[in-house]
Amino acid sequence: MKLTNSQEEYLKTIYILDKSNNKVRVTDIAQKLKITKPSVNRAIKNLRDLDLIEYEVYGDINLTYQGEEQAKEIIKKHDIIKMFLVDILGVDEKDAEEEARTMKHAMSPDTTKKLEKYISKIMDLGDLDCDYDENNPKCQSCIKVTIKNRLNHNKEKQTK
Amino acid sequence: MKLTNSQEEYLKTIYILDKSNNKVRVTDIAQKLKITKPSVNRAIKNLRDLDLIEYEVYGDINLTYQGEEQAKEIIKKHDIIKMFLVDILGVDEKDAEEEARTMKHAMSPDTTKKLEKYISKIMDLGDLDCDYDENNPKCQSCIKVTIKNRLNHNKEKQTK
DNA sequence: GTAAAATGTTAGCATAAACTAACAAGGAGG
DNA sequence: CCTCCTTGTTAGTTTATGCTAACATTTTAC
Repeated sequence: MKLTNSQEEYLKTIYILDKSNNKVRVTDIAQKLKITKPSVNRAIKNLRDLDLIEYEVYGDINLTYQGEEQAKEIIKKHDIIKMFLVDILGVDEKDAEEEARTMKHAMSPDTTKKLEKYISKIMDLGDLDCDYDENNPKCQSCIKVTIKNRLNHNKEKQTK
Repeated sequence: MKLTNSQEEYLKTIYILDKSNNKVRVTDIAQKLKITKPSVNRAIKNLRDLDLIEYEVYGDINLTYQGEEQAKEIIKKHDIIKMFLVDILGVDEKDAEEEARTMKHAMSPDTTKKLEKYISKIMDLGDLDCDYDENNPKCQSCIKVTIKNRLNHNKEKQTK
């Protein structure tokens, strides 16, 4: 059963709050997501009906097993996309955070896995030690050099 | 002014119908988007209010200048994302089409441009002619080889 | 232990975008 | 030229998700 983007955001937020603080409150969720408490109130009832959280009126909010599993999936997906945007495309951290938030909902688990594998290959610069010469015109156009330059460029921007 | 994902889909569809057939009708849009005519009816009034199409009751539907410009932007963005999914990640054509549809709405023009540039570098395999040896273990882990293998792999899948 | 502050809830409104049912307008064939 | 089929429209419902206003409960502080 596919969650909406909004539901994913709630679940993600509840998980994060749960792991950082000890209790998850309506107010905390509202602050984090920058929405009002009544909106959160309705959303958590909704998630409870889906057996993703346990909760009763004026009571504590806790993720169920499935809720936690889903939350972890969602967060992982988000992080993979954000990493691609920031570390490979060089998108600004803040923008990437926001874009990943919506993009993750559009991306299937299968595509996410493919992206993850792709990133891990591209990012694994430690393995990039074949005999190339940066001054050789042929190597200038090699993907390896291209990527290395891009990553350096991104680093420069980040330290600025 | 930022359009919703739904509005973008309407605009895209109208543009495509306009360029293929001669007339754009409510029924055609409905069929293409697999929604009902009343839904289309409301949507086109909405787009008219935004000055993206020209239209009057029982009349023809035509894109305004701005509408056409926006439609082109939307389609370009969609195609860039789809290309990344299909040609670089190896996602199935049909899945990519669907995922790109939603992802495009989440992606800023800036990020899209970055992705476009990235793709054009990665895809430009003609430039990949530095002196590497596929049997050399060092080169096995080179990004260039990785990508070449991936692209071959995708081609194989497509011809199957 | 109670009053005030913080927190949570309910009820009802708004918007976006889909839907069905029912009706209106236009065009094509006899 | 009128009937019937296609096409378009209107009205009203549904779902998702935000909001405000008002109220209830819980916690905190004295």
